[in-house]
Formats: sequence, C-alpha cells, structure tokens
Amino acid sequence: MPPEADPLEPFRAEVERSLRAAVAALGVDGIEPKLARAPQGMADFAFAAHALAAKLRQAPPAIAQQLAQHAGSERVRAVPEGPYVNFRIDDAALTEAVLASALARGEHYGDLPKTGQRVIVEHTSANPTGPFHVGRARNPILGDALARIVRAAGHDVTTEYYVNDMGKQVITLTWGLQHLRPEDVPHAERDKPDHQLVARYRKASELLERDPVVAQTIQEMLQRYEGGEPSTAQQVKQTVETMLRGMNATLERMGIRIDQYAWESRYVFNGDVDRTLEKLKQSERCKEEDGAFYLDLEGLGVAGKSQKFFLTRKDGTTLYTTRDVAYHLDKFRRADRLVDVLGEDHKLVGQQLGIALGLVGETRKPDIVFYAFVNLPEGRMSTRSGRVVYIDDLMDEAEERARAEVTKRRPELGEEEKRAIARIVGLGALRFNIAGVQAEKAITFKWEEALDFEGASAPFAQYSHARAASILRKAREEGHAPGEAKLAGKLAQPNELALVRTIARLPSVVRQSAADTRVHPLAGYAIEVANAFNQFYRDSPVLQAEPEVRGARLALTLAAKHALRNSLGLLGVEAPESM
RNA sequence: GGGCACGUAGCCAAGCUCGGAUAUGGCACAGGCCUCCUAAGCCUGGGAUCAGGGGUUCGAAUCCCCUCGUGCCCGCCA
Repeated sequence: MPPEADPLEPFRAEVERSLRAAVAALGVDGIEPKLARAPQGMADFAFAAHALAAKLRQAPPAIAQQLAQHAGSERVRAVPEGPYVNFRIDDAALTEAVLASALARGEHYGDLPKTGQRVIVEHTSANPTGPFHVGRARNPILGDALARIVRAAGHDVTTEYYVNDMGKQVITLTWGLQHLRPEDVPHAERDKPDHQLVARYRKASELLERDPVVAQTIQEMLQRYEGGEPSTAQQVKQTVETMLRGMNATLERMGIRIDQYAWESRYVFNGDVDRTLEKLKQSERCKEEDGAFYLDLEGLGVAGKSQKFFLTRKDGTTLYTTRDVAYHLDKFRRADRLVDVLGEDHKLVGQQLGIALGLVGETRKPDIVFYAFVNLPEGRMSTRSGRVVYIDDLMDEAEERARAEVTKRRPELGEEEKRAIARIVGLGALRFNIAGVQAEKAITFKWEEALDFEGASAPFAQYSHARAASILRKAREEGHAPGEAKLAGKLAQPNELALVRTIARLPSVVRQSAADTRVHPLAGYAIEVANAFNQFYRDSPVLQAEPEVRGARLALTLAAKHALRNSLGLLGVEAPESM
C-alpha cells in the first residue's frame, strides 16, 4: 500500500468514526459531533462535550467520561479531561505514517492527489504604464503563491496575466513615446525598458491634464484605436510589448513565471465583447440613458450611486468592466474554477462582474482574493506622481542587506557563493513578509519590516532548512543513511514527537489554504516547522546517537527538511542547502 | 452621505469562515546559553479593557446590532 498523501487523514477518519459511534451509543441522534484541535501538546483531536449537555441533561464532564469509554481505537486513545474528550494518536503509529509519507513523497510531500479540475489563477494584470511598484507588490506575490498552493492541492493550474491594453493610459504612453524625446524627461538610472519609458508616461499624463491640444490629440488617437485602426493598434501593441518586457524581467527576478497573457484588446477586436454586450442587453435590467447602456442593479445589494453599472459610453464603445465580463466568460470556457487576485479598489467591480455573469447564464463565480494596498507613510503610491518605491529597488536593497549578513556570518565563503545565498535569502525575506500577512490587511511600507531577517521570517525557516541539510550532508559523508519509517519507535523524545506532529499537518494546511484561497497560513506553518525543528536540534543529537536512533533521527531530519522546503516553496521562497 | 474591509501588548502579526480548555508568535526590553550536528538559533522574564458599547449563548477575540478610528470604493476611467 503506498503511503498516504496526508498521513493524518486515516487517523482523523478513525477518530470521527469512533466519536460518532460513541455519541450514538449514548442515545443522542441528530447531532454531528465536530472535532476540534486541542491546545498544543494536549492531544491530536478534541471534542467538547458541552454540545451534548442540553440534550442529555448531564454535566459535560460526565458526558466526556462516558464518551471516552466508547470512543477511541487501537491506535487512538480517547481520554476524558474535564468537559473534553481528548484523542491521542499512538506516537509510534503516527510517526511511522508521517515518516513513510514524507520520505516517500519527498519534494512532493504536501501535494494532494490530482483532481483533474482546471483552475485559472489570474494575477498581477498590472497596467503596462511603468515598473512594478511596492503598492501593488502583493498581487504577483500572493497570486504566484496561490497558484502554487492550488496546484499542490491537486488541481491543474494555469496562471494568466490580463493585459490592459485598452483605454487612455496606454494611449497616453504611446503618444508620449512618439512625441517626447528621452532628453526632455528625467533620466532613468535603470537600463530596463519599463524604467526607460515611464518618465515619458508621466510627462505625457501631465500634458494631458494641462494642455487641451494634447488632450484633444490623445482623445482622437483613442477613438482611432478603439475603432480598430490597424496602424494605431500596431503602435500600441509595440508600446505595451516593450513595457511588458521590462516588467517581466522584474517578475522573473522575483521567481515568478506567468503561463499566459490575455490581451484585453483581443476580446474587443475579435467580437467577444460585442457578443457579450448583446447578451447583457437582453437582460431586463439593461436600460439606456442618453445613448449609453447600463445595468440597473437595484435590489441586488449594490447600494446608492453604484446601482447603475454602465456597460457602454454614449458613443457605443464598451467600458472596462464590460470587457472584463467577456474575458471571464472566456476563462470559464477554458477552466472549471477561476481565481482572481485583485486590489481592494476592485471590490465593486468584482460584485458587478459576478452579477453580470449571472445575467448571461454563467452560474459559476470567480473566487476573488482582494488585497489591501501597501502604502507609504506619506500616502498612497502612484506611478503617475512618481511617489513610489519600485520592486526592482526593493530587491536590490534586499540582496544587498542579505549579502552584508552573509559576509558577517560566513566570511569563509567565496564571493560567488555569498552572492547566491544573499539572493535566496533577500528575496525570500521579501516575498515571505508579504505572503505571510492576511491579504486584506493594509500595510504601511517600512524598509526594516519588509526586510526582516530574524524572528518569524523566511531566513528563520531557511536557516533551519540549512541546518537540516548540513546534518544530512555530514551523515552522508560519514556513510550514514536515514533509516526506514519502521524505526519510528526510536523517536520518543517530546521534541521529536512534537516535530512529527508538525510535519504531519502540511497536507492539511495545503488543502485548507487552497480551499480558502489564502496564502498566509503556509507562512505561519513554515515558521512552526522551523521552530519545532530548532527544538529537536537542540535536544536530540543526530550524528552521535547510537546507530538505530541515528537512523531514525536522520529520517526525521529529512522529513522536516522536506516539510520546510515544500512549505516555503509554496510561497515561492527557495530553501538554501547552506547559509 | 452610502457600501465593502480592517482594528488583538510600545510596534508587527496569528487565531475569527466552523463559538469551547490559562488568547499564539515575532520585534523591542531585562537576564541566561557557543570545548557538542551552522547563535539568521535556543531558554527564562515582564508586557493584552482582543477599539468601545449592547445583544445572542451554558460559554464570545470568534456570531448579530450600534458607535468610533483607519483603508478602499461609490467615473459614460482602467
């Protein structure tokens, strides 16, 4: 029998079964007993007997006593403790199951069986008007981690970037590139297309507001573009491609690869948007005002002035949200489930989108992850105003600080090696700090916090991983191999068992995070593993232990290493073999 | 004015979806641990009206209502 993907699952099922039977034995029906996690170190699962007190007209502790007599099994003991029934899994049985699963699956420990479900994770989708800045840095970081997590949960994931190449912003940029010379704008220090181009976007935006002639020109250009004039379309395409080349270099450096790009203009020019519009117009909610069509959202929970969801301008051209409906219909043709990562400024749009999809007969809705912006102490970041911290600069700073640390701690290493470690650690700290916080919490950007290298940070977990790697490396050099899962009985120290129990939870954390489309539980989990490993490291010498114990501890070390590497990996954070 | 979020020690976060055991970590602070597998580590200590008020419940950080504060939105922009 191959080891379980989730070593905890058979035990959980067993406990649930036995608890259900015990509840039935007391003559209670109609209550589905719910298992809970007991406080750390107390038990593996718990049941609070209060829930049955009213029905049985008995005190919870008495009920717990009786339940415990009927519940439990050979491998799981049921112990009444006050008003609770605590279930404790047999240490050796659990350890063996965890080691078997983690060692057999290795780099894939944590991954769940394939579901065949196709999921498109749309993330980043930043307007191609300038370099990525920290204000929206959560988008690629959360999106990429989410894609990895959903993939680990067994689904077939494709990531997609929706390129907003319609509308005034890209036209303004294109105009700027055609009419402003590089000498007329501030010089960019960075030799990347996005940095090279953004100054002219800024200048063009400024002229657009100040100069009516420029505004008129841009307006006309926009009309030609939306009217489908090939030469303008060609120019815009070229502009956007150039900008994206620069932006992609940033993503690549962050370790983020996007599977495919969906261009907004494509949906306009291939007729998808018009077809979607026609369908929407058939809705009774669709009304006209001054030549412009809108959906009347009254009574659908959208309040006040937002009740009119405009689909077209009065000249008949479509609006962003309308095109987004067409895009989502297309995505639903290609996938079973959609995940979108959007800034919180899109909350209303998300609601409108959901309603519109329903009106044209699409019963599914995208799972939208909204994230709050990363603001500067002095306010919101903005490409147009230039009040920004660029991700490129943040990465530079992260690597530089990490290199200073490595140099201090590992002076014996070669320059090349130091640089490699600094890259992994610096970037890891950056991604971890953003991925580790609940998406909807607003963040005020501070350098020290963004690049924290100790405590609950990526380097903390990476360090534990490097320690584990170091032990395994030395063992190999001395000719010792990790033992079989059968040696589980040799692991009996409290901190060994605590580590086993922590490792056991990775598949559960993956399942839950994927279902909830939440990333930060993985970060918390990685810290827990590191913590448990550090305590094991302190209390249980591995290499000097007698052969069988050494084999068992090496196996546990390897299992912990997998859990660390894989949980970090799901966040897009690399785990170095040495640091 | 209306809507959606968020508010947990000096600071930053977890727990809230699914109510249950002394509210969990980190930073900072005070003290301790490197003849022993990497001290980016470990141990000990102090520090919390879980924004405030009301309600539901045997039981509320968790659910409901109100108030306050913060972020975001309310455009024939994207």
